[in-house]
Amino acid sequence: MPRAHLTGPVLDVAPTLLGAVVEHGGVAVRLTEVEAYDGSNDPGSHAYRGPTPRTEVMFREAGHLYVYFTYGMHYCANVVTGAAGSASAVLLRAGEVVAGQETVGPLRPRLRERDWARGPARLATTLGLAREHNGIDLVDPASLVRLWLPVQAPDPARIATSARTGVSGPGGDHAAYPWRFYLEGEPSVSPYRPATPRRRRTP
DNA sequence: CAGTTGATTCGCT
DNA sequence: GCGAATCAACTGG
Repeated sequence: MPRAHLTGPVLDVAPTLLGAVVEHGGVAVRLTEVEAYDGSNDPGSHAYRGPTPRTEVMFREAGHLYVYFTYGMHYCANVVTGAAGSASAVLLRAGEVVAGQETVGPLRPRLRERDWARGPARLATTLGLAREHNGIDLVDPASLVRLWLPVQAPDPARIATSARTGVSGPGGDHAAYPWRFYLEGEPSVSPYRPATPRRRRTP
């Protein structure tokens, strides 16, 4: 995918990633659900409060992979978009495995195939993405992880939007913008869940 | 420096 | 439907 394709406003770029394919280690996932994060203006974004060692990658030019670790056990993957310094990114929320099924299947004995990349942490695990892939340039042909334009662009009428999933606070489901994009009718799209603040452990 | 929480998933009820 | 798992980043004192 050309870098220029990823360099516009994140709300414009995000829906164009639907149908795009991410590949690593012979496993490929066709994206069916993404979520936009607009670094500088977006309270829901990790980059909202400026660059830190963790979010430094988000401030690079479009086309870099931002992988973060959360809940003590999961990785989630984003594609950096926009101009360098804008810190916009698109969270890869779900997709359909289109290559490497023989690799993924044995690692996912309890899941149906449509669930292999259903949810951001599952998607990252299925693609074998972790800490060491943070900062990879998806546009560089020499990179281990690559991003391709859709083989066939999805029907625009099938692109649906909603509030973001699982984001709490002012960037959450009462945010003004529908920042989640998905392909209507795809079985791999993750079920929508509003943000649920966890209760503290009882002492 | 200690306390809290999270762009989640899984297993059990 | 609900709670546990599990730790790095961020927050505030």
